[in-house]
Amino acid sequence: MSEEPYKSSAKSVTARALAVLAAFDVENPLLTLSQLARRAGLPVATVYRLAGELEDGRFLDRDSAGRYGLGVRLWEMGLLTPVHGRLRETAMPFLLNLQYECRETVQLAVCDGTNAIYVEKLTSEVSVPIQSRIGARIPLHATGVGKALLAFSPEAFTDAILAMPFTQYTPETITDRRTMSRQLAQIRQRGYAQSHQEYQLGSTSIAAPVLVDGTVQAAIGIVSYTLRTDLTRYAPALLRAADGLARRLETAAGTAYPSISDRISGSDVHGGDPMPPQAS
Amino acid sequence: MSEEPYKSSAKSVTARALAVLAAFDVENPLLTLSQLARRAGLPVATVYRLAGELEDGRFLDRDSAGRYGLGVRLWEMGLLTPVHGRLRETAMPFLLNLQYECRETVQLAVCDGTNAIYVEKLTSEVSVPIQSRIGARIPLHATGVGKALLAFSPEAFTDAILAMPFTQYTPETITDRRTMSRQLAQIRQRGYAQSHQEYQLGSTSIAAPVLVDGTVQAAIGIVSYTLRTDLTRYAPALLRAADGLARRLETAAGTAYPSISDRISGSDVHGGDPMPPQAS
DNA sequence: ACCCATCTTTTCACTGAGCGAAAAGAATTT
DNA sequence: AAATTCTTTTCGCTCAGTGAAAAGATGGGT
Repeated sequence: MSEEPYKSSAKSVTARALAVLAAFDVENPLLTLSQLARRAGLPVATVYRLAGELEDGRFLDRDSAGRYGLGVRLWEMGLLTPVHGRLRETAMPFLLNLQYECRETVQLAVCDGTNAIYVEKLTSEVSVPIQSRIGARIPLHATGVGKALLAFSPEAFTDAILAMPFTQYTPETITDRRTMSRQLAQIRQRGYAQSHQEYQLGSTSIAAPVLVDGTVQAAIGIVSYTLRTDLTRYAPALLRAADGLARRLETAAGTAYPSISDRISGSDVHGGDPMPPQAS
Repeated sequence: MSEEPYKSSAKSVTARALAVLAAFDVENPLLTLSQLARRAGLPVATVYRLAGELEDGRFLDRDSAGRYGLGVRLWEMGLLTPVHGRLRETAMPFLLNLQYECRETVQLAVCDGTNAIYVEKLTSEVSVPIQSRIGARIPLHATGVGKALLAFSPEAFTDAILAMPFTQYTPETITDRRTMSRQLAQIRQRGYAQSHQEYQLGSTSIAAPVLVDGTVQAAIGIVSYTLRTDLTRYAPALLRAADGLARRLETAAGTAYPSISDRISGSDVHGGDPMPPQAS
């Protein structure tokens, strides 16, 4: 059918191999050889060979029908990544506790490039519609966790973000940088951020930064439906969780991991980044 | 012709690139270029180039010190993997609920090759020592989830596993295949498996299979310290969770993912990863 | 049953992409 | 300042990787 993503002008062998892996996304977790080839923008024979090798290393797995899917190995490696291996792992107990206390959706996010990424999201209700997947990139200016991250980022970074245009997601989205600037100051003062239907109509959130040695490493947030409860009553619990995590991370800092965002360069606001830019 | 001992230059470019990624593990999540080269068994210059490309695609990230670590991209891809994207995602609410009910450690595992893999593990207590990481490979014969998976696997598979020698982890580990065979029958009858200090002294577990259309897709388990409580009292809740998940998976089967284990071929008993059975 | 379309797998001769020794450049340590 | 260990760049040779094409599967429509 209509399959035609972006064309990866893969030139090196490695780039080609990576392009094959990059051909998968949320909507297409399983692909046949030819689909794969098409999406990767490479000749079938080439993909056949590459995919074969990737499969050997379990970077790709095939189902009974012969379709390809990203392999277990990839998943296992994801677990070794700083975001998971250090952050999520240590954060989990705190998140669970928090979720236990307030029984609302609890989330953990970090900053990467000019976006925030959901690292974890706990929703107990069996029936809630998938709001934002784990791994999803969300704007820094329109969500609780986003603003919490932004407010406590180094000034240079905050300024850089403020200098960019703010996409408007709902009528409530803050698009004026002066307003935003004022809000950030308020957030810094209060210690936590709030967001009311600024990203998605009908949902409110409250979020606090995880400050490790003075720098924001992540943000913890609680999300709920606008009318349900006043989330501010969870502020103490939220701050306790965030601080608890922060102290934990400080302790285990010996095994320091790289901080994800250092470069504003990489991914652009929102959406999927196929492959970051590259000079020659 | 005599060849140089361990000079494995019979590798394809792709294999080399993958070797670079594979150089990381739990103990070494961060490596300098030279360490990386050494661990991958490749010349520095080569790794330099490959790592450069991998970094461009964010398959590798570097920290401020220039050390390499597995990149965010890898993590994001792991999320698209069947184990996570389909299983973990749908299972999470059930696991959370279960954990909420019993306040014990709850885990989700699948079968891969001749091992089980922990896909998720929920521990609320902030201070528990790391027992088994998510992603860890554990034996099928010595744990609750393992036995639950084994008991409900196709006969051919069970037989194949029973034909292999059982590593003894504790004095309680079942090593005799007749005993095991009998237990498996019992498990099938009762609907859930139990394990008492068979893998790790001091901990008991109870586990139930997640049967989707008659085949085991996963197992949910509850683990606790031996003396704390009688876990069987959680059996109803456990079975409810397992069945609930199973039904959920059946519903969403439209977007069928490949079942992970099909081949016993792949990883050998206990896989290549060094795995401390008893944390020291 | 047939044909036609689309899929996967294998082959093979050509060639430029990737290799890695080596040297230059940084950054530490002695 | 010399020694050591790390990172980055260069460059000519060669063989690994390429992709068109053909052969082999598979499937589904009539």
